[in-house]
Amino acid sequence: MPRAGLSTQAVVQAAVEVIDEHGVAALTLAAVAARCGVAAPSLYKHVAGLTELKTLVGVRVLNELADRFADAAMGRSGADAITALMHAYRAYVTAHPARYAAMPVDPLHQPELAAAGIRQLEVIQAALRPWRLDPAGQIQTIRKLRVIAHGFASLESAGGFGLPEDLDETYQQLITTFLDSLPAHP
Amino acid sequence: MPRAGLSTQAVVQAAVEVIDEHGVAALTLAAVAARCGVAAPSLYKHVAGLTELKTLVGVRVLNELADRFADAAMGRSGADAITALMHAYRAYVTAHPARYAAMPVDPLHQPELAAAGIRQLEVIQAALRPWRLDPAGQIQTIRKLRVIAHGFASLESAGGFGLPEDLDETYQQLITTFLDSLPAHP
DNA sequence: CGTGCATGGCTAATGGCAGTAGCTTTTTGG
DNA sequence: CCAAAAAGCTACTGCCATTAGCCATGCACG
Repeated sequence: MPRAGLSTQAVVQAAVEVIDEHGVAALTLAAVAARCGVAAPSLYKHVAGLTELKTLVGVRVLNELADRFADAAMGRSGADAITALMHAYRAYVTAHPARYAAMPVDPLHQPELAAAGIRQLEVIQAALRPWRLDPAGQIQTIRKLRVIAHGFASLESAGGFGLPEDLDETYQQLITTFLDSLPAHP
Repeated sequence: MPRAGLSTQAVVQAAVEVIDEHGVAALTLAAVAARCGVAAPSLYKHVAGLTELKTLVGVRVLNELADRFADAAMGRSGADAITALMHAYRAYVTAHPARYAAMPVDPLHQPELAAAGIRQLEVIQAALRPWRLDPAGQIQTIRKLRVIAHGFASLESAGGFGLPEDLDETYQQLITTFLDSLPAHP
């Protein structure tokens, strides 16, 4: 019996593939084990259980999105940067709709996820810097941005819009509305 | 062995209670049966299986929300009606956070849910009537309203906002921003 | 009043899944 | 070369959904 040469990250990778192919509800240790060519109990050598695996997938997804954010914001500022962030958000979700459903919405409440959540936050904060918002205003603004990006993304990825028609236009209008709601900046 | 006197609606009611108390992930035929004081297989006399039960719960939740919408919109019009709808949406979700997670986001794609989904839609359409939007504009507008209401509600009900502080203010700003994005109306 | 039959409940059994225990083989480090 | 950690495995338990088939209930009608 040769060794499969697994690792925690390899198991997480297999889990993400299962989610991409069959949806987040199909994430099961049995399915991951099958994909890894291993018996289910063997996974416990790399992962504490299904709960931990889900957390690790959450971390992975949060970080992937943070990477996209960082890419999108790079070399831009002001409204341009915000627009790029919003489009990066949507692009990630449309590229991996099922994966998005595995992203925890409350990362700051779980220590294992907090770091990845904060990475996203920092990119957004940086993009908002030109507006010189006071701390309370910054919180409000980030919340509103999240509401719009997450609201649109979760509806789109779940097929919540009746017709796919003109969705680009809808999203663009939302971004514009959000930007218009910000105070003028230098 | 006396009869429990169940019915499909009684089973759905028990399912909703299980969700309210233990979250949507705890919705299991075993839990519903226990709450009904019945063995699990007996539920199949009233419900085709777990999948159908979930659908029926979805219908129930969609209709409850549509009722709240109708109440809120009654006797109001224009921006006042929209504001009332948005607050009714949030009030329902904060009153029953777990139940909201059981509400399907794509009701129009499943025949069993479509009627309940359309009820909601019609109330929103009526509230938007004063703006005399063309059909395309109406679709865009309803989408944006949904994005904001659902985005906020799903984040709030899932604990997605770091601090509960000033959430009323955040939501009010979103409503105002949305209303400002509409063309002036008579 | 009885009786028959649809209804609503039950127990038993199957198959899928997570998770645990304990064994065997591989790999690695000294 | 050998010992021990690491990475597999099989066997087992317990929970859940679902199916099959049995039995009591209670209503509808003679």
